[in-house]
Amino acid sequence: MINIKKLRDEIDAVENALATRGYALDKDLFINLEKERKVLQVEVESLQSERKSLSNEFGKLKSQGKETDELKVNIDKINNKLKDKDSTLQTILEKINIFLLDIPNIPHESTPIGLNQDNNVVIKKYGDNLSTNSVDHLDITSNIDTELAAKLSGSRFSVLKGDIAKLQRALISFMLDTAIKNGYEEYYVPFMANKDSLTGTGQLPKFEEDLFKTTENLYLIPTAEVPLTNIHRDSLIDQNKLPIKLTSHTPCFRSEAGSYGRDTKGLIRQHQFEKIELVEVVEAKNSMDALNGLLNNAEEILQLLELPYQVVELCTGDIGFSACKTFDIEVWMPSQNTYREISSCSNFSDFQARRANIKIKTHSGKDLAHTINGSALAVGRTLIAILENKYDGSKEITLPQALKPYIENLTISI
RNA sequence: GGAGAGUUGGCUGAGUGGUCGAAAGCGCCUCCCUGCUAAGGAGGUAUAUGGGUAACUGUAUCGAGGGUUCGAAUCCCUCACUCUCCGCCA
Repeated sequence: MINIKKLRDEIDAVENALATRGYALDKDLFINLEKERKVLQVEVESLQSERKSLSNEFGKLKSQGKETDELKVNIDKINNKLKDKDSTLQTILEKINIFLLDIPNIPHESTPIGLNQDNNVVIKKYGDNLSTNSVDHLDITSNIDTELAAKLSGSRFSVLKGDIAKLQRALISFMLDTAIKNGYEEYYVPFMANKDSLTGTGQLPKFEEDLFKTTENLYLIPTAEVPLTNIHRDSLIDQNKLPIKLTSHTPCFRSEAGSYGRDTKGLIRQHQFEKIELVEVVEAKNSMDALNGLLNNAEEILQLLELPYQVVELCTGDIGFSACKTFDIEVWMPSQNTYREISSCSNFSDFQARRANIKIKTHSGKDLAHTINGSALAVGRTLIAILENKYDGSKEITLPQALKPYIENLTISI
């Protein structure tokens, strides 16, 4: 949620900043709602004040055994007026709240301006041995079985078997251990989250259709960002406890509504996939440095896995709803002859902290925290990147040395 | 699933209809005292939001929502969550 004060004081600046990400702020709507709100709020509050003092008087008269009928008539009058005005005020406030929840974060000044992904900026390329293998992962191995998954569940699921299943397990352990080595504390968290949590991190109310809803109150998490960030929802964190660095491996569930026909083949886009997530809660002044650090931590995984990648600085039109700044890491995917997103590292500034009420206690007061997070990494995509980049036409693949502690044999059969 | 007890400020915890935004303690801040430390003393210290250039001041908030009442932390209803015991169970 953006700061309503900022919206009141600098609405033109906010409008312009949001326009760079393709969001048309309905300025007139807001200004009119605010105008109404102001008048009504003043009326309601002065009526409440009046009632309060008359009620006190009522109590005094009563205790002295004096006549209260006349006073009660007056109070009733006020109460009637109040009831009317207050319900109108509540309606206005609700409209303002809905309006605010719909507004995306304001892009950071360093985020390149541009309306879509064509304006993203590649800022780094790593690894120059770009494989030209054109065989895709489903053809490389029969141990990724999407047809079987279709029988069990439906489209956009997969079954992993044998060495491939082991490889996934090895990757998960490797990534978690790397995160721990980099100072993140490992968590095991629920894979279902409530509405408050999803509102806190920004998935709700706007993106409900992207989520799987299980019961009245629970949704399958689309990323571990949701539980990890919400660990600190509604809390006041001591400044000296910062930075807070958390990691978790979870499955992630996404409905992929609206992506019909995109990446239908293989492991690229699934309803369920494994991911290791890094989350940090930091002070405002440190959040950009923290984002860079987190990005380095994610890159390190790819380097250790000997995978070529590039880092892309997303432009204003391509960053996510809650983010003010995002770097994507894209891994070389030979069969597609292109780089594909394998991690997304974002700074959310105080956007999530305001929604989730995450504050920092400093010696001079309380400040909203900044939250950042990123994948390190999406496991399924990492797995297929290894397969496709290491494939040499034989029935075996030799895994990078970094995985040695995590799997009994670095040469696996496919 | 059954029975019961709870949910109050940064924390612990008092408060069963008005004088309660809320005792007390802890923590924190400022100052005093002491050669340093420890101990001690005085004062301050919730959040959100409105109005106002400001000084200042209004309102709301005691898990959430509704109700009773002139007036609700306090009484009633619904819901969520926590804890205890019983049952069941990986």
